[in-house]
Amino acid sequence: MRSAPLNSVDLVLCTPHGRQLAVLLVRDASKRARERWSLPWAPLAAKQAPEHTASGVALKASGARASWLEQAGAFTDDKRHPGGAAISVAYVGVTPARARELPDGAEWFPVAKLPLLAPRHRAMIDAAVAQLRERMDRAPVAFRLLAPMFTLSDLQEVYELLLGRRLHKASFRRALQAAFLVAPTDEWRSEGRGRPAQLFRYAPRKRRGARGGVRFELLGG
Amino acid sequence: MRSAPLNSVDLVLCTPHGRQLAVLLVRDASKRARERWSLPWAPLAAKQAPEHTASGVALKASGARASWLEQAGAFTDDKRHPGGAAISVAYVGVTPARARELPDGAEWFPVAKLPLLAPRHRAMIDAAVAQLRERMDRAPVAFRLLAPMFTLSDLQEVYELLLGRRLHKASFRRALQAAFLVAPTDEWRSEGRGRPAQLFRYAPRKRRGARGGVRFELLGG
DNA sequence: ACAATTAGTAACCAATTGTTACCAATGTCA
DNA sequence: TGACATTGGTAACAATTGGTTACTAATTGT
Repeated sequence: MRSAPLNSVDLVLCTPHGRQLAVLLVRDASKRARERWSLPWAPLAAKQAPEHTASGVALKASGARASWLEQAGAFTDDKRHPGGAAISVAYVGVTPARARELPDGAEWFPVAKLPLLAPRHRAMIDAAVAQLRERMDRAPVAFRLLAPMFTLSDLQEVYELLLGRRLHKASFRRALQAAFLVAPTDEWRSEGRGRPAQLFRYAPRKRRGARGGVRFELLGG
Repeated sequence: MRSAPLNSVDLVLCTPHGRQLAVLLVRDASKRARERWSLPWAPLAAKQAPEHTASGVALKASGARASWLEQAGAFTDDKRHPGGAAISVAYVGVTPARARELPDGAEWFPVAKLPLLAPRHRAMIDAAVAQLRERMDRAPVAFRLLAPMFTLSDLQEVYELLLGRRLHKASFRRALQAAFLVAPTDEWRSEGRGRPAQLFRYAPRKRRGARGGVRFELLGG
């Protein structure tokens, strides 16, 4: 019987943490001094769809279902995996910020302040965060980072966090209005100071088929 | 000695073919009646970066280097691989349309008229084409589908092919001008009828840092 | 009551994009 | 040779979108 699995499914689970994006890491008891943290992972089961495995890893490591999950690629190069896997299939997931406690040994780390990790896990996190940023205008990533009910300021904060730059309130809301993505609810939330904010939910409606010309967003290279 | 490799690298190589995108398939001699075509692939070598393997597959199957190559994900589900691989890492590549002959047993197929393929290969092609469309505004995919020198009408045709819709000539060129992505050359090409067109080359210059607000391009779901 | 703070919107102006229309250079065909 | 069909290329105007300023609203703290 082998002790090291051949292939693995590794998960980069993200959540908003203050004004930063945070990643879930688990304490890795089997490791020596240096690398005490790692991404949650599981051996790849041949008989199970890898998304299903990733989904299970998310549940076990964070205590809740991931609200969005997508493959982020295969990592097979020389960078070694903590469990000795040959091929590691990485998944990106998101989950709303919660007050609830995490399972033992798991902790959120802001992406800017990660501890020392196995090189393969570093590469996965970089790829996962990049993929989140690219996917946000195709998939409802931003909405899945929030609870089902949210204020427009919450939503704007998530967009700013993912885009890495500030947005103008009026422009943001005008664009959101035009996109028919959210619906107001009857509820309001008071954060202490300031006027209470109305709560919205994600409720995408119609859609005028992909308008606009080309955007040459390409940098050099 | 095992006859079937455990893991594979599979390549979806694309090129413009008339007004359609075409994919390179190779005749699979080892197969029985039904599935006579497959994507070019190779076993995954543990000691070699998988991109390198993919690059070699492109060279062997098409007779030329791929001008752009990127991983398109890992495919591991129940859909079986022609070579019996457990995990298949798919790569998308592009190459300019050429008059030159293909190596024996290889052929371009328009994506709309594919022959019967292994389910895993169908899934890879779908993912690869989708990825091409998504990447084109981040990576110079469109330019790599063209020869080093091209007319602006050629370029527009590639954009239309990838976007799946017609673009306005004047708007397209104005946007292109503003993006500083191409430089004119001294050469001109005459296609027979009509005024000769000036040839351009891809020469990305400066870049004003990511302007603009948010675009909620999100559909339903 | 009033300052401070956060939510939300109107309205103006600048920039971008869609469109129409035109001129230029070539091959075709009477 | 001289329309004219065909493709390349651009100017200029109209419509739309996006950035910004500035305002009003509703709440807490002093």
